[in-house]
Amino acid sequence: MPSRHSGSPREVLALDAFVKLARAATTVTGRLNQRLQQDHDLTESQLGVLEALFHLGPMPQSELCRKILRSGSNVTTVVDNLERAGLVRRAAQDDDRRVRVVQLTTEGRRVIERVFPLHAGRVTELMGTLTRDEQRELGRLCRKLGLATAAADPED
Amino acid sequence: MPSRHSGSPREVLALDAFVKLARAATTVTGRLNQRLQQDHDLTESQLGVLEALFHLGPMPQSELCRKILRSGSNVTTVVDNLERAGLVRRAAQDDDRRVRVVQLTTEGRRVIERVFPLHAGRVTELMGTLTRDEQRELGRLCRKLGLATAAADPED
DNA sequence: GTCGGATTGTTCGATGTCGAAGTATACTGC
DNA sequence: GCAGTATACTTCGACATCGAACAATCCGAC
Repeated sequence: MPSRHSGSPREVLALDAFVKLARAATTVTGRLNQRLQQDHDLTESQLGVLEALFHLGPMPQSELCRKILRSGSNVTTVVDNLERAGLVRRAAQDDDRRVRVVQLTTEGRRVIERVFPLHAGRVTELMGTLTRDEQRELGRLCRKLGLATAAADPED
Repeated sequence: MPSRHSGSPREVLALDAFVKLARAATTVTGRLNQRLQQDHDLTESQLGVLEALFHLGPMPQSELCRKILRSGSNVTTVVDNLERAGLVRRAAQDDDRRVRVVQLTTEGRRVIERVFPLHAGRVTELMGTLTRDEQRELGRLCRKLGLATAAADPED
């Protein structure tokens, strides 16, 4: 027989909220990824990199890591694939030869200029099931939660 | 130079809320996964499967798919790894020979009984940066968003 | 009964993701 | 200037994840 598992009301509430958060994020990003792949042959990570370069200009991979919240080895992989697709280029930085500055190619810029507005439109459409006040409140709660979590255990 | 990109206020609000949602989910699950791996040598997906079996009892992979919101091929992979680790077993179902019923082994039950309370405690701790009312509101907003998104485009 | 379509699961290839280990380069104290 | 440490990136191995293509089985129409 399946197992009983009550837990304190505090735990039940926290688990319930967490599960809903995780599922909402999975569902929404899942649907966005689907369209991204079908319509533009891009993954979410690739879009994230192109978007960062588009809005903030060329930057070293180490900075990309911080912007997209991914590990260094992951950024290497994603940039590899974007480079193979001809959408970005790695350039040397004279004053520090460890650094590889990632920049959009002409083709990359063309792609992100076309895709970003469409993507933003889809996000807006999906989030539109919440009122503006609800979107603001969701943003506030997520920001509070995310910041506190990132700040927790800086020593581990 | 980096590109200008205003967008309507409605778009800005939606994108902002979405980015915060995605980042909060990434940050929280990232920290949980870290502990899960270090302390119990389990991935998030593996925990999800063990948890479902623990709370709901043995079930076919098709049902597991629906519970954890992942593709069929993914469930095959995760169950493969859990089976290799000796935590679950695949059994035949007499009345339908296509089906593989997944069930916990004794060892699997032992593991999830030990890990689940610790995991629940960590979730509660992290979510504790929000008040109870905030957790309830976050849950409500995420549920509303998730359900509407899942319901959108059932035909595609 | 049999055939065609649906459902269940697996396999395959591509990508993402991490952490650990390795390489190259920069920096700091002395 | 040299040694030791820190930083930037790559490589490697493991797992997750998807969709497409495939195999086995079931089921419904006839």
